[in-house]
Parts: sequence; C-alpha cells; structure tokens
Amino acid sequence: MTKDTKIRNMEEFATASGISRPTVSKYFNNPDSVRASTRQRIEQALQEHDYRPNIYAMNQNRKLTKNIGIVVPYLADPFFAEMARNIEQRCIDTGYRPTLYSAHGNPELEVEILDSLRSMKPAGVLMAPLGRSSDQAAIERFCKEVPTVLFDSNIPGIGRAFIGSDNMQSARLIVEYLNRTGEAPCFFEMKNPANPNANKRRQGYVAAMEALNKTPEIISVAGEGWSFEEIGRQGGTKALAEGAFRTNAILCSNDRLAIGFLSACYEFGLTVGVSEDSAIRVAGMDDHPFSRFTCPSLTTIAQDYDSISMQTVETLFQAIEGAEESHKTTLFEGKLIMRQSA
Amino acid sequence: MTKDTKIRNMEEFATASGISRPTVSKYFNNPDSVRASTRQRIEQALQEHDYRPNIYAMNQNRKLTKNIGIVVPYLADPFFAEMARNIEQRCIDTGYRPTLYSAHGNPELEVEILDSLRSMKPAGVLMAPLGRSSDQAAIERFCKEVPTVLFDSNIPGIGRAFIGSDNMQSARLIVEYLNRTGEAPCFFEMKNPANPNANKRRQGYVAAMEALNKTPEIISVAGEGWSFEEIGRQGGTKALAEGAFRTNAILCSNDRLAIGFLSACYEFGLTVGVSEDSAIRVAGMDDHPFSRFTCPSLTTIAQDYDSISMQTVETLFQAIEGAEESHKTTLFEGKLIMRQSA
DNA sequence: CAAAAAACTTTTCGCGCGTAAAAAATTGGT
DNA sequence: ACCAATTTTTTACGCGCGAAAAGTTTTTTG
Repeated sequence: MTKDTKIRNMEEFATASGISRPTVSKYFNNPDSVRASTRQRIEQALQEHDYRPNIYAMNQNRKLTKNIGIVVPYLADPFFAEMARNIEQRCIDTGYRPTLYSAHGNPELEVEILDSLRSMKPAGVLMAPLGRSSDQAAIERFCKEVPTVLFDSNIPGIGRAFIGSDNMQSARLIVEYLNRTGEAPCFFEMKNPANPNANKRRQGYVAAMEALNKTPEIISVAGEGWSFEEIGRQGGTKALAEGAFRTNAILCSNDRLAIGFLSACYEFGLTVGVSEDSAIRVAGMDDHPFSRFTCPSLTTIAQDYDSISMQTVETLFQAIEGAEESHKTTLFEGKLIMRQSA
Repeated sequence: MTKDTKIRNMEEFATASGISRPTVSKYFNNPDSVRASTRQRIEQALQEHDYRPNIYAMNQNRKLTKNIGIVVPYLADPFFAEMARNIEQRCIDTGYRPTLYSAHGNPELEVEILDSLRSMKPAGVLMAPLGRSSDQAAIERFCKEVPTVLFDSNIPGIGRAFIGSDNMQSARLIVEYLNRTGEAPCFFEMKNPANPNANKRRQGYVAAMEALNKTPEIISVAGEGWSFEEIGRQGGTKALAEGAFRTNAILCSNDRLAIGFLSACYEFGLTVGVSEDSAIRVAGMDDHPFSRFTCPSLTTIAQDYDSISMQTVETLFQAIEGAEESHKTTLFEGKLIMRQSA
C-alpha cells in the first residue's frame, strides 16, 4: 500500500485511477454496475491510495442511503445482544451499514431513537419494540415513512412484517413435556408484562393445559420494568412462602424470570431438578445464553435465533427492493432444550 | 403543533422564524451562541414547524461533528451493555450523538469499526479494546487521528487517557476478606486471558497472598474467546476432578468465569457457600449484573460503573475541548460485595 | 449619552458528491 | 469490418449546509 499522493476527494481519486468521476461514483454505488475491466482498475487504485468516499456528501443527495437501523428494547438482555450481533453481521455482508440502538427499557428514548433515525434517512429499520409501554402511535407514524420490519415483539398491523417465535407452540411443547415426565406445571409470570410474548405464552399454557384436561394454575407477580431476575426472585419468594403453587412443576414465562425464581428456590432451601429427590421442577422459555449455567441448568424452550434474524433481514431487503405492503407474520417453532432443572 | 407549511431546509425555516439562515445555523451549532430573545424565537418556530437540519449536510462541512463513537469488545456481556447504556446517556445529555459498536470478540471487526468510525469524523471515541488480540498498531494509528479515551481495558501509552478499575486493590480486598473468614483462596483463571485486567488481577492476588505469608496457588485453564462461562465450567470440572485446589476457597478472575465454575461445582455435587456445612467457597470479580442471582449468590468485587463511565466521558470532553496530550490513567477502587457464595 | 462591544444580517463562496443528458468510446455479434 | 448495444466520458447543475467577511443593529459600559 503506497500512500504517496494523498487523495482528498473523488475527483482526485478518479484522476489517479484514470477513470472519470461519475463512473467512480457509480462504482461506489454498486460495484457490479460497471464493466469488469473498469472495476479492476478502480479496485487496484483503491489499494494504492486507500480512499473512502465522504459518507456525508454521499448520503446528502442519495434518495436512499445504505443505512439500516436496528432498534432493540433492552440491550443489557443478552438475548437482544445476541440477536443484534446476528442481524448486524447479515446487514454488513449485504453491503449495508447497520447502526444499533437500545431503548434501555424507556419508551421516550424509543421515540427519540426513531426521530434520530428518521433524520438519517435509513433504507430500512429492524425493530423489536418495547411492547406494551411503547408509544404505538409514534411507531406507526415512523413505519409509514421508513420500511420497518418488526421482530420478537409484535404490534399488530404495524410495519411491513413481523418475525418472531411461535409462543403458543412453544408453551404447548414445554407443558406437554412437563406433564409427560411428572406433574403438570403451574405458570409463573409477571402481572403486567412489558413484552407481548408473555401474553401469548400464557394463552399457550392455558390451551395446552386444557387439552390435557388439567386446570391451569397461574401465579402472576407484581413488578415493573426490565429487572426480570429481581422480579422473579421477589415474586418467587413470596409465592413460595404463601404456598401458591398447586403442583411441583413451575413453568416460568421466560428464562430471566426463571433465573430469579431459581434464586428464590435456593434461598428457600428447595432442591430444584428432575431427579427423584428434588422438591420442585422449574422450566423457562427463550434459552437465554446463561441458562446453560444456572444451578441446576435450566430446561427451556430455545428460540430459533438464526432463523428469526435471517428471516428478519431478508424480509426487510425484500421490502426495500420491491414495495410489498402485505404485512406478513412469520413465526418459528421453539425447540425443547432438556437440562437438569425439569 | 401546526404543520401547515412544510419546511424543506434551513433557508425556509429561517424565513418562517424571521431570522437569518446563518444565525439559525449558529443556533443549531450551539444554542447558547445566540441572544436569548433570538433563541426563543427560533425555539418557538421549532415547535410550530418541527424542522430538523439535514445531518449529512451539517456534518459535511463541519470540521468536527457532534458524533461520539462507543466501541466495546463484546456486547453480549451485560457488563459492557450496562457500561454502554451509562455512557450513551451521558453523551446525549451533553448534546452529542453517540453510536454504539461491538467488536463481538473479533479483532478484525474491531479494526473495521475503527475504519468506519474514521469516515464519520467523530468528535471523539470511547473505546474498550478487545485486549490481547487487538490490532494494537491499528488502534494506535486511529488514536492519533481521533481523540480517544480508553476504558476498562488498557493499552499502555495509547489514547488520551485510560479509566478503569484498580485490579490490584480489588484483588487484595477479596483475598484479605477470604483469608480473614476462612482459608486463603486459590486463584482460578484463563490461561490466555483476552482481557489485560486478568493479568493485573493475578498480580494482585499473588501480591496479596505474599503479604499474608501464604503461597499463591494459581489454576489456569485452557480456552479461547469470550465464552467465559463455558470455559469456567469445563476448566472447573477438570480442575475439580484432578483435585487441583489446595484450599477450599476459590477466587475466580471474573464473575462470568465464576458463574461457569459454580455450574461445575453443582454438577460435581459440591455445596458452595459461606456456611459451615458447605464444601467450598467461591468468589468472583466485577459484580456482573447476574451475580446476584446465582445459586448461591456470588460474593464479588463491584466495579464502580458510575464513576468509571462518568470519568470516561468527562475526560473525553476535556480532550475534545482543550488539547491535552498527557495520557492520564485513572483507576477506581472496587467494593466488596458480600453474598452467600463466600 | 456616546462609544465600545456584542450580536445579528447579508452576501458570497465552497464542500464532496449524486444525477441527468448528450457525446464519445468500447464491445459483441455477424 | 460494420452496425447496434452497452459502457464510459464530458458537461453541467444542485443538494443543504458551514464559514468567512463586511455591514448593520442592538446591547452594554463608563
């Protein structure tokens, strides 16, 4: 890499590579749009002079930028961190520039992110909304201006598409497993869940229990925000003290809640697990990255991270290219992950 | 909010607000740089017409943008997610636009992020490098072009400043505590730690042990990458099977490793805790967000998240304004968090 | 109240690139 | 080697704003 002549702009770079500036511009817009021989000359000059177009000047006049916004509700939750990593990489591989935003559990920040996003004219946005607390009107307005694909948490009718997990199927799967291997489970959840998946899961639990001719037993605990572990621990402690559980199997609405509940069980002196000498079985949902390492390791339903993220970005790219307005919903099935807790 | 006349650019907005365009421009550059009466008129017009300057046109000509880059090594680690959240908010409050990047444990991606960052001409960058695997030359080059403050993980001599934890002090604190309340601890770590803090912690452990006239016992386990829990679990299982620990107190190099080690203890049938009937005591370092919820809850050393993030952004803003070239290192003391595991 | 200082307006220029239209060059097929 | 199709060059314009200079108004100071 020889950096003899410093390139200041595209004009100079075009001169240095012996190509006209508009053609170079065309190349940066889409390398395949120029003849192979031309592309080679540009790419060779690129190695010699390490020039990069000014992104601000580029995006100022382009009708559509190559930017993709990724919005998640709570980045300190490793589930979303993993998801974001996955999605980011796919965007980069397709030649786009992803930018990651987290609402940090705050609806107002979520709207601010959308405003900020609007002003950077993204080609599209991938968004997992906060859910119940979201400013739905604001999100709807945004989705009308920018092609947006929702994932993880649905807001019916908003955005170009929704990709998520089949919570009904997942709940049925784990309920049937627990019932087959012991007592049918009680359902442990937050009273006012932030995430709409929680409601689907409760419905799935009830449906699955009724199909088995068992009475659903739901324990809803108080708590706001995204500190699910703490809510699970406090609510679990209270519920255990009150003897609220009618069976010895507990299905938690999600893994983070389950992690907190496990902590409550431990403090309560209850041994958790599948084995004969255990007092209680606990299962979660999501296959959170840390669930493998709880004590005991957590039996759960794994969401299909890869499929969800792939489908999410592909759907967005379709929406960017062709202007489909259909609002499809795609759900992926969960897989049973059998570990030691249930 | 009346949106009668659609504002397309600053010219139109200036006309609508009865102020000249350069003054409006000045306002957006720094609201305090215009007279109070003018500011009021602009802000009133802002409410009536909801205009936002084109960020691309803005940044094209500004020598320094209002962008701040935040680079972390691994976002799926809740420690960095928390840190990022904290730092992000502080930047926004100061009127800057932070953008978050994660190297996802990949040194090449880390360099790509730096390249991408360069082309967006940020006012400054806050970076926690990957550590040992980082392309130090590339980072050094970057730091010479853009004011950069390093945090969490130091690369000596690079960047405007480094802000982190006092690992030596932290290690001494926990070693003394463990020694005072039972047997002196063995040190459990990764053989080739990605993060340079690990080395400081080992040094701190050795120094503290020697000060107590005890022989340091270090168990280093194999494993690459950022799957610390899995490395801790596998390495822990192996070490336990081999009877590698000379005392019944184990100090893990960080909480994630400790979480994996706890999992190994559980599978091994060892009861962990401070109580008389426990077989082994386990402690970690970092006060990871999940450490409160392990079984048993993890005794650890808390890093001072708030102080570190505050000092980090303040140092950067000082570096942006005044051109100090001193490269200060600031370390914050850790606090002992006594829980049930040790 | 006059002079000095500060804030504002007007004018003009340029940033680095996208884009469009017309002219010129290259390519491929026969 | 010739014509048509494709690609590239030339030319020209505009995007939305920052910035500098010079003139004008307002505010502050003594």
